[in-house]
Amino acid sequence: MAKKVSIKDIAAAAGVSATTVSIVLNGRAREMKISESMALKVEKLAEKMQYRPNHFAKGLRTGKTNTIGLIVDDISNYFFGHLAKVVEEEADKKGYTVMFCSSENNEGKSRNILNMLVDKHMDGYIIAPTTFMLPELEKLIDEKRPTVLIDRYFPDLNSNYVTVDNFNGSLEAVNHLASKGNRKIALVTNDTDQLQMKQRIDGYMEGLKKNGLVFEKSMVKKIPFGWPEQKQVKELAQFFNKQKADFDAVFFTSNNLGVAGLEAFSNLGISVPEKVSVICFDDNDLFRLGKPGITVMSQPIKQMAKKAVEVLVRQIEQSGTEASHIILPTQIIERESVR
Amino acid sequence: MAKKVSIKDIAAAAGVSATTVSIVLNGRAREMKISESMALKVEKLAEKMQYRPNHFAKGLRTGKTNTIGLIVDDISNYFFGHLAKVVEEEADKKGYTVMFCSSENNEGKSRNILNMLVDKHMDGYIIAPTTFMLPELEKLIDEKRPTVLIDRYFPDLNSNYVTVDNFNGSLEAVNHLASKGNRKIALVTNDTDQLQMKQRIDGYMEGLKKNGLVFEKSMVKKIPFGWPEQKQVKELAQFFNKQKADFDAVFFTSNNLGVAGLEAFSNLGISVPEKVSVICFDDNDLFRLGKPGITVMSQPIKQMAKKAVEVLVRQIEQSGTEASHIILPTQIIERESVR
DNA sequence: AAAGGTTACTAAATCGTTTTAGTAAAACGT
DNA sequence: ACGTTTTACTAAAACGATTTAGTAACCTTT
Repeated sequence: MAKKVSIKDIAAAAGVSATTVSIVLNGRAREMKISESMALKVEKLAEKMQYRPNHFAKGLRTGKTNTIGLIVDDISNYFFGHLAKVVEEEADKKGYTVMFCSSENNEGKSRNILNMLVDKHMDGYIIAPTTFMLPELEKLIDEKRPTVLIDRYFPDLNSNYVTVDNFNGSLEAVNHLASKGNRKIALVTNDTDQLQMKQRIDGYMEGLKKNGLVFEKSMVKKIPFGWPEQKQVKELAQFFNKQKADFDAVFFTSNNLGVAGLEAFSNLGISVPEKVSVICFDDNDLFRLGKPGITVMSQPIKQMAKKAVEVLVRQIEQSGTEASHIILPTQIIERESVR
Repeated sequence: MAKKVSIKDIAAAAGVSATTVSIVLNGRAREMKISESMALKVEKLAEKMQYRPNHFAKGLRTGKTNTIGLIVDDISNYFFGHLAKVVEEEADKKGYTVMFCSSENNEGKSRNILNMLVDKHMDGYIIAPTTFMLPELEKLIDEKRPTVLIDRYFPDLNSNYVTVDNFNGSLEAVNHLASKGNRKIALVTNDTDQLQMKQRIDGYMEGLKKNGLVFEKSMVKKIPFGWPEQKQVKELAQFFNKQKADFDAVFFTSNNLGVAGLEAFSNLGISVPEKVSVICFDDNDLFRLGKPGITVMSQPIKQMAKKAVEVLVRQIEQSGTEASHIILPTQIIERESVR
């Protein structure tokens, strides 16, 4: 195995010092008064000898890795998968690679992951935070490491974030349901402290109020995060069964919940939209292409990811900018599930 | 910002040399005859001072990163997203993090990606290779870097790989269609040189033959890789329209193709399974939960990912093992799309 | 009590960069 | 013609770990 060529090898070949080579290869030849001819010679040689800088040595000196860490709940989820894709694309355009981890909404893993990424010296972090992460996150911000939260955030934490307007999105979803004459609107959400879910619930409540509907606790079902899909389906089937005929619409606050809900309806022989109207926060292939198409409050995933990378890279490359709080609008996509 | 504590700081605090600290923290105290009391003292101090080894320094000396690189076509794709999830889970269990890149089946990106990952010194690679990658891949294998190909491979390349039995899977899919009385079976596949697609096509041909059906070129539609979904839908709608009434079943060789095909059917008002029977290689949420449920030849995604990580880690940790060629069986899941 | 072995450590080299602090030689100003 | 700048470079330190090659001090053995 032909061993790797180092800066010293090039220096030797060019008959100069390592310093000169380093300067030239970092594009600082002009600035450092290296003669044009020498710069050219070194560049040619580096090319010819297939020089590739050693990432560790470089990192050890400079602390830079050109890598950003991405933490999401679950990469196989439609929302996060699509988010990750765009994050990677955008990061790539700007010369960064991305390392990803799934937190699985699990306490132990949440806390480890961040430390692991910090140990590996990411230049910056894009994080869909779990509540467990708060202490680590505070440390991160405190140490001024470039960070952007995505999908949700902590109001008390002075960090960058990009989310959607969850409150108004939910409010509009309920408005839509109500405008079609649905009076008994059930809510299926996750049992979590995460802000985005709270905001969606608040939007639902406000929506009821605005439309003169009364809130009933029995119309709300909270499913713990991270349950296997089939367990969710069972739980929901039970809930729907008990509430039989006592609700005419369901608002799901996330796309997995919606998927599980549809499966429950299907199992129970409850047809959408004849028996129940359905609206869901967050889109996916099943909602778009399934029969019937599910009306959704969609999130601008691409834009979120782009913004997140943009904000992050800005912070990495010119540290000391003010925290950006970006809240994007959601958009209703009407299909056939609301009657 | 409290600067990071290094091995030297601990050495100073413990009144010993850096060497001793390094030995202890690498768990070689016994082996290196460090006294029990000293080992304990150092460990306690490291804990108290919150020592975290510097990844660069460690890497510079040892070459290890505890990171594996994962290259897939597109992380937002159902198959690859789920694969990535399990890869990350399994890798995490064994103490590795994963860095992922999407090749986007694009020549330029394919070739860059691998070099970038190599530059960042991944300990190993799990790759769903594009044909463009062959030269880089050859170099990788040549340099004995731990590598596992996944989903597809190159017969002439002596590498580890884990795939499914694409040929027999397709053959069975066609058998299934034929057994239900379908005689005119169209094929929709990708226009690519990738082995797994070739094998699926071969399986289709063999299936026709075994069932006494004749192959007609006009029954095959090849869609170039990487087309945006809507373009695929249009192209397929055109194809189906031209072939109207001249086929009674369609076999899709991948899940995106199937999704696009269903959308095309829906646009054309062709109902499944009344007008056409459909079977698809590879499962997803839409097929499982949509109406009608789509009969699929499913791949054991979880198992593939687990095996890949297992083989890779084995190769990383005890190099010099023989190349593993793992071919897993597919399984038909009958739903409602075949009549 | 001399030779040899074991125990419990350490100094210094090393990995491949970047950066700091130079230094000869050439060019310039007066 | 002498001092000052500028040009075009270089030697050596530093980043933070691991590893090689020691070395005193103590313990055995004969």
